[in-house]
Amino acid sequence: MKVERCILHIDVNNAFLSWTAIDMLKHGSELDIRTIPAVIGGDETRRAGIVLAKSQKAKEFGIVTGEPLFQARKKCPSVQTFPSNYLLYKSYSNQLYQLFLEYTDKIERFSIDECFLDMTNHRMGRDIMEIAKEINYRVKNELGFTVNIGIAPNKLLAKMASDFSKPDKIHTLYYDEIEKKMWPLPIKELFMLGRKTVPKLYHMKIQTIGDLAKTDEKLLIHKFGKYGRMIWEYANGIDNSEVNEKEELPKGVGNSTTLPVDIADEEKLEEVLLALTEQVTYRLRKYDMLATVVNVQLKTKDFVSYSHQKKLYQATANTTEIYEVAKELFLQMYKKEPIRLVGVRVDGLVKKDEVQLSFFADPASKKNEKIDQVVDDLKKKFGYRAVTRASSSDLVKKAQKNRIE
DNA sequence: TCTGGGGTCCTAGGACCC
DNA sequence: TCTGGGGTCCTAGGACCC
Repeated sequence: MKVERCILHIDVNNAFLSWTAIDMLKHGSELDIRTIPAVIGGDETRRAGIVLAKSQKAKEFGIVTGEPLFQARKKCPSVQTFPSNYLLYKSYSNQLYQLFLEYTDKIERFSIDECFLDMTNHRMGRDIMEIAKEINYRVKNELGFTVNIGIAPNKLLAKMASDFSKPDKIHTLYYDEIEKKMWPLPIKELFMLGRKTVPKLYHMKIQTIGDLAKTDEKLLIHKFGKYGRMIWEYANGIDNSEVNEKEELPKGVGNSTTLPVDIADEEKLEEVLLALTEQVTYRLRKYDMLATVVNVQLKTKDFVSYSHQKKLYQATANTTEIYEVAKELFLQMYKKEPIRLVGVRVDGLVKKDEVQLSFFADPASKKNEKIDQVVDDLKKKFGYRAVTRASSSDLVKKAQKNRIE
């Protein structure tokens, strides 16, 4: 007989805002920004001014994640904005993970502020609700912020449960609760149903998760393929995926940046491309990995995106080699129009020591590798920005702040 | 003052081979 | 000489997530 699994999904409430708030308090601030209308936002001077996280008070004014800051200010003129701090968030995320390790080693880090815990064989005879309450209490007291916890027999249901009502809440979603707790919800609440599919389902007279659950599975597969099967299963609470505790290697690494102003100057754009390539390859080398695919993305002033990619003959992490390909791709597709965003990413990553080196390796690449290594060492010593070839490109300098790990 | 930046996975079409 | 079907690789784009 199969044992029913016991999964927790734990989600930090207003993570970025909470973490910035307690960091400010720690550094002597009198104000807890969780108690006022406040948001964590991007840099407006760089045209990246959107809401990344909001306080409960800001939410009450109708401010939503992802909207431009000026729009948030229209809703609430007194709203205060604070910059995000990736390194700080990473550190709180790690502290949270360490606390969870006291309960189980079967933990999947789903994002910087979310984890799945498989408690199936780690309950020590205790009631799961009692354990959840203890975790909730300990996070609040030891780390200073609140979490939502969902308890369910699989990951999908646990994730749905943790989302029910916030903040600082624990919800269960067992199979016999699906009909009452999940089916009445509008379809947009279902994990993996986004802004493109929801209108299509409305068109099919499917409005609630329950409607979707009761729709003929075959019809959904016919219309949406594999994805159709998945959303039907999700609506019915079916999810057999395991909590994956292994830290997975990245499959791709990319950096992109919205330019402070639209640029049509080819040379300037190439400068940006080089700066981005340097960041990407630097991160790639830190992983001890090589890339087999290079991808360049452009976004025009009208928000039209397009991209080109190219598979390489030989896997590499070398700045010069990858930049040459990136530049080639850029020149291939650039149509001389004003550009808003430039992105470089590498894909098809392989571990450096698992790669077969070509007999005919270009002797120049050995030399290039040496250069990379010297530059990387300097960066580690004196900070990322101490040494960059694209140093003349102020355009990306600001974007680099706080982002390089 | 319109609308970030980091990812993963899937699909569809063309090239090429047998 | 107008005709096929399967399989793989590559590329472009689009969906979703946080």
